Amino acid sequence: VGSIKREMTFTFQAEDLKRDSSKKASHHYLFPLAMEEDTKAGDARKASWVLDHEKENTRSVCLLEQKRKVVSSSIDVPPARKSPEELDMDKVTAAMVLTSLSTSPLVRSPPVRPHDSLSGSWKEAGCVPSSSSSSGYWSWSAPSDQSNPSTPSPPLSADSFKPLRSPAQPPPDDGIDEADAGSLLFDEPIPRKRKNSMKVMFKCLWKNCGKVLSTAAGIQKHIRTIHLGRVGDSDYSDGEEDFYYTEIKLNTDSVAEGLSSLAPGSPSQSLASPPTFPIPDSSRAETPGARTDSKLVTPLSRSAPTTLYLVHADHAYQATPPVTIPGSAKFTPNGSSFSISWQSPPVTFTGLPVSPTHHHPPAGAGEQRQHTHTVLSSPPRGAVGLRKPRGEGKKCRKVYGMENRDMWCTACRWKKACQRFVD
DNA sequence: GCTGCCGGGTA
DNA sequence: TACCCGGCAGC
Ligand SMILES: [Zn+2]
Repeated sequence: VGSIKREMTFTFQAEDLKRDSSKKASHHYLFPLAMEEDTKAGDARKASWVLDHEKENTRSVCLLEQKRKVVSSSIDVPPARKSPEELDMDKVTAAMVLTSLSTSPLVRSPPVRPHDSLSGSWKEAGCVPSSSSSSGYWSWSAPSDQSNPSTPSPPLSADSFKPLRSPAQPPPDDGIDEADAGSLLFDEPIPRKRKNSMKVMFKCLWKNCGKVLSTAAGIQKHIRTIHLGRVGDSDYSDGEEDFYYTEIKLNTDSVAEGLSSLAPGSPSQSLASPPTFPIPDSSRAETPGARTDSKLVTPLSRSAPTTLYLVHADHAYQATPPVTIPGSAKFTPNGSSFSISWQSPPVTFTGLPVSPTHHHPPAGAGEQRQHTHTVLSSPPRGAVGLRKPRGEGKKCRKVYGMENRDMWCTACRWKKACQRFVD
């Protein structure tokens, strides 16, 4: 926090932003690779940082991306000029806006760009999780962790489901607009592959300084003002300061760990979410949530599913075409058969109004019944008192009557659980 | 007694 | 696998 504060001080005490950021941005990252190699070879202090080759590559690409982003953002800079006072206010406003936005998933939305380049900092928000935005960043990037770690894009967007479709092709249209998807795909292939436990800081390489800031802009400003003595023109960057700082990676596993430990265990995440992702949990059994589930409720998850499948097999005829699923078609994230499956389990399972999370405690009678059934297999009807409480609605028999028996659903005709009028 | 449907039987 | 039905239990 301290470093951020300081950095923001540096950023916003700057005399002016009259020199537009496009100029600064345009040659701000002219030598990312050169600087990289330079600092790597030259500075012995760097040995203290754990930097393997791969990370270095990632970093370079990341820097390149920053550059590209900044350059592109400079194109969007509105041409309007303002008085210095207005600009000062703008800076403050921009700071607040950016601070708030940097914690939201929409941080990459286009309208932010001009301010982004205007303030000169936070531009790495899309590429590097800055410490100040960590909470927001982690919080919404965690759900998409199953499919791809550290996707810096909204959680439920197409990105999360991309692995489900053919990986070679970009999704045609998944609800986010085409251009955005394209820019996502094109702009950030590397960061999404990176482990999201890495946080990038920028360390001043000036002799006896070693100051560490969380943003490139901050460290540049630091170098410019402190070491290069460019006080009056603090915002102007000729790229020289690039040679005096380096990027370091900190492992913020603690954050990710906390989240990951929270995610599988918390009922709201892994247990209550099945309505949204019923299939991925069972089909993609390697998701951490599912695995933890099976680990936590071993007796149930080991027994119940088998029973479920037995029941299901027994009632396989219930999957007749004219099934009407009341009010379910809402959650078909990418057109797969999600909606059907989350209605079906309660039906084939017990016929109870059981919530789709079949190991949720309130699932009561049916659940227990399944349980006792499998555990005490010898007494066929051991727990008689635990019979399920009979469905509420009228079924085919009552609706059509005995005389219209041919209009019943097959299940009803066979005296099985009705599948047309599901409770 | 009607109804829903589980468990089990038959072809 | 498709179909049927005895019988239990909720209403
Ligand atoms: Zn029916």
